[in-house]
Amino acid sequence: MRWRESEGGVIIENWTEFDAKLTFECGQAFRWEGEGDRWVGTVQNRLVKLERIEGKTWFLHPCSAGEFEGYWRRYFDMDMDYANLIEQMKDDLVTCQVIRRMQGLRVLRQERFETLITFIISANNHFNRIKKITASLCREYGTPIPDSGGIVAAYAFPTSTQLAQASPDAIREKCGAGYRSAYIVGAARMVEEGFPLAQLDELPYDEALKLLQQLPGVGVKVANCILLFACGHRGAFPVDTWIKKVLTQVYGVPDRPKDLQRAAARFGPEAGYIQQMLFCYYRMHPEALENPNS
DNA sequence: CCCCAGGTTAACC
DNA sequence: GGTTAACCTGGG
Repeated sequence: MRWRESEGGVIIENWTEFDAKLTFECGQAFRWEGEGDRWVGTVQNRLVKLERIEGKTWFLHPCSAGEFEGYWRRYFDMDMDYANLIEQMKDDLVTCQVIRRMQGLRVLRQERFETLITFIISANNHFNRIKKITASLCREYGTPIPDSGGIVAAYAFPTSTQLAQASPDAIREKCGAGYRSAYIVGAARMVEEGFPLAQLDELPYDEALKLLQQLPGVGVKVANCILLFACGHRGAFPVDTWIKKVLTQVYGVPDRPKDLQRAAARFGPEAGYIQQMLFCYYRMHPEALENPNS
């Protein structure tokens, strides 16, 4: 991968291991829209576009060289060696097959507060409705983003201050977040009162996991999602309904919470990345659950 | 009408 | 300490 500044943006060349659709629609992010070669994301108080120029060359804009080095490089997880995942799992052919088929799926490093709230919303919910609730939450409580010449009105993700001041009933009515509304406000208030979101990256995994579960609406699964998608804990291993199916039906893991969580060990120090690929692959191809060797 | 969706919680044993 | 319903809401 090489990059250079150009006309208000950054051209990324030879970006191997990047598939926009897999990355933006695998269920880790809820604020990217688009298809094929043109995507628009609302990230960090601004609207950015990511467009494929050709092959493995992409144009990210608006974006300065400083912003690329200081933010986007990390956001897109560009320093991760994805090819090494296959090397690590070389003794497990079934897993290697899935990793190969999910080539280009990148684990994004997103904003901590946004990830906290969107994954509280994700509980017992569908991807499309999570997106819908998130969009209305931004529209109702987020700060408008001035979009130079665009037609779509965009909003920044609400800050903890903005959500802490909201009433759960209003969120329920305006955003359709249901019983999660009270969790959203409760978690935002704890962040306002000093919950150390920013320290989660540096804390040992076990401590960070325990700490996060003090927030309302955050259980083991959601806590692992936050650690994996926002805090750089690559071993964080969210166990959801799909991974449960995969582990029990494909890998023969006993259907008990402890056994399912411990199964992370078989996927190495970057188990979270492999979890995300398994999740995405089997959700796209549920029939493969019946024939693990196909 | 019932069931499920990238779960969490409170109440039980 | 593990197990069991209830839970907003929209779609199949």
